[in-house]
Amino acid sequence: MHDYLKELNDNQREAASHMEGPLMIVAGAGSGKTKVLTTRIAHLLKQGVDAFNILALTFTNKAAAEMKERIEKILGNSEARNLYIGTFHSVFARILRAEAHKIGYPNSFTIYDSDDAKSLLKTIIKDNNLDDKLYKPQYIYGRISAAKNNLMGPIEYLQDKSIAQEDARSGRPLTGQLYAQYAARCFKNGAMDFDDLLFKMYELLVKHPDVLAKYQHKFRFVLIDEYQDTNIAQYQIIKMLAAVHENICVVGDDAQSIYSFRGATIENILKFQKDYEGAKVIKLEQNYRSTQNILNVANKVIGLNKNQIQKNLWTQNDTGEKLKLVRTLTDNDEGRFVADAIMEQKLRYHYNNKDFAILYRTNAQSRSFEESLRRLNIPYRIFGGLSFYQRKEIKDFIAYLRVIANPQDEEALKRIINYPVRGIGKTSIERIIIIANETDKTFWEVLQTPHLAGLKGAAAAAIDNFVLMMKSFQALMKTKDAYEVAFEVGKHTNLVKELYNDKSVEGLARYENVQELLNAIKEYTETPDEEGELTDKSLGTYLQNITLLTDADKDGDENQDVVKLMTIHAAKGLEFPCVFAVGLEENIFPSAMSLYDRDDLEEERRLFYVVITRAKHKLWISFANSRYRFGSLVQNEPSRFVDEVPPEYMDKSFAGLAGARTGAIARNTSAQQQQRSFTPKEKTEKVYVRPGSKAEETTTAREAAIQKVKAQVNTHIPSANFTASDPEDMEAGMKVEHQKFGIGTIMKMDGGAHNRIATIQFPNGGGEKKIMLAYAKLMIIK
DNA sequence: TAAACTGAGGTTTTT
DNA sequence: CCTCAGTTTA
Repeated sequence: MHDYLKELNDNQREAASHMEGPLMIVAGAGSGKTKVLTTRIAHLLKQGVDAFNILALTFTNKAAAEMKERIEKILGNSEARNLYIGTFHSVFARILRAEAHKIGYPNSFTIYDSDDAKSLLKTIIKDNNLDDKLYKPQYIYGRISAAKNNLMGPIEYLQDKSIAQEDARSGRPLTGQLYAQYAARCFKNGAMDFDDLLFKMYELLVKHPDVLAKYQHKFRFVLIDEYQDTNIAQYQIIKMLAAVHENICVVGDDAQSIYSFRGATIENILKFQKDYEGAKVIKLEQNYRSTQNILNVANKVIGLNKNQIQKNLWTQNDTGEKLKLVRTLTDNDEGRFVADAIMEQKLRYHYNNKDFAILYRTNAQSRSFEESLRRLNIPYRIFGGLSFYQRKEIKDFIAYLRVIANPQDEEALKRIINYPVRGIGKTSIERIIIIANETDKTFWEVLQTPHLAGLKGAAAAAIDNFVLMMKSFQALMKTKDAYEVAFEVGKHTNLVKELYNDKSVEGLARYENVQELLNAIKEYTETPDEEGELTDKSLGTYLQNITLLTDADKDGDENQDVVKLMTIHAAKGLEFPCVFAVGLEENIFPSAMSLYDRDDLEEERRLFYVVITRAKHKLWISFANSRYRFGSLVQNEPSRFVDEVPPEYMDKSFAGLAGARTGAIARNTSAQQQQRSFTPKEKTEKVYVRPGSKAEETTTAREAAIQKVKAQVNTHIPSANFTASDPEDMEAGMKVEHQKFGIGTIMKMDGGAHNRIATIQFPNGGGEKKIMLAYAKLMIIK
């Protein structure tokens, strides 16, 4: 093995070879931060530190996986698998799982994602007869989340005068009550939300000194990545864990702090030296990533912020090209420009698709780029947005698994108790809820004895059957792994069958997704675990893992040759040869929410700094005069950040006034005509990959096919001479036209004289449909 | 009971 | 513009 320390510059080497004592590394963008961190861990291992005694916390699973991989590469062995390395949330979830009973939770507690949390809040708000227009679940969730991130439980929240005032002033004086009920309900359900993973971890360590001592001694060395993005809860936990050995190493860059909306506070990095007296501070200021032009712009921009640690980021790289400023008329033109530019760059400079990233402020901006890339057959992939696990059919299936692992989970239970329909109706469920509340039992407990809830006959029998089935799954879980349980669930609940029988386009996609889920579970159970402890493949562990997975973490196949689309937040820590920073307009970037507060605005500027420093060679900055928002055209001024780029580093030849013959604008009309006549190409092998669909070719091709069909559904235009025919005349075998579904063939007829139902196969309109002839208008085609 | 219709509301950013 | 929840509808 070569000498890994030789590859570092002086400062990097000093940081990487530091052994005992607190250390803060202030690492500018592109200064080799990850390299230092991984080298340091490798070095510690080389020096004889046991991997089991090292804790490394990151913000994304991806970052954790990458670090692990790089450490293994340096070491040339697989010792890295024993490191405790992962996101704050996943590492704490693991510890909480092991210690759950100490704080009254089942060890297979459920993790609620924000959708789960919000829907629970919604029911609580309704239970309290409050107006959910005022008490918006989203808003309440935000308040609760902020409280937890500041380590404030319901009791403290209710006692806090200034918070009470705030809530009163906003017209929501009962927020604290809702928080208390929400917390109680989560506890009863055996569930923790994302913030609880931090909050409960803190509680665990505070209330159980023995547990604290155990982990303090276990983790002799603690390393924290992206320290500028830690919040109060994370800060306190780290502080406690590192208190004995004080071998704490934090890496961060105040200029890249962009998560204050999640409770992150830049204070943590600023006060590190006060927290740990005699802490060593090393600055990494040489940038290895970007050209001089890009870096100059970045430095100038960030220099406009008031709050910051002084740094002087420099590089030995080439001067490089100037930034290109692009102005277009509309958001669609912006999309077209970018796709064209990518095409041109590929042809002229032999770039690959994967060398390009399109980075935007909000997820909703992706649409125009998707369309334009698709039109040019440029493969792309969107990171973020709706994840696979947020799809309805997946949530349904997972709800079964959740109930099996944790029958206390009332939310999941309510979701599946009558899906697929099994004759447990609304009234029965309401009864059970009332009894559960009265007797202070869980929903599941009441289900055991339906007759005590006043249910009898068919309803009680249906419940008995359901309970029996779920119990058999639970028994299965004791001996079988996650996949085997899931397989049985799919088989016995008719879930899969139901979707299989649904031959509509959407049904087909849903069926595919569930198959995909089963495959994923199988893959999970078959992959050898990397963690040191808790290496079980049980359902409980599986469920906790997937809830913490983000879309960006999946398919970490870096080498997929696709253009990448994501938010700037999601791009942090990544780099790309060519970057398009798009949508540089007031109200978008900076966001409309941040225009009236200095700190918020500075955070937006840091975000601008982040996007600039993602680029290695080339950077485009674009904005549109007007764009569609909620269906109507809105005009935005160019972003103030555009003016902050020094003109000498910027090429404005694409930013001519409207009407100038810049590429994008001149092409405007003809491109629109193309759009109208555009039909998807037949051979869509590996063209574009939508998020969550899993990047498999088959799925992709299928999605393309589905979209094609969908397009036809939406575009079917009724014949000019369309007149509804008399249902009496219709019989099986006839061809008929439907105004929306197009032409189809009647497969069979059912129903009585006045209630005739035709089963019709629409080849282009979404497969088989049952249509009641008394209501639908159909025309017989001769 | 399920499909079809209606209106409202939604866009920061993420574990 | 699009999605979702809630309501209508025969």
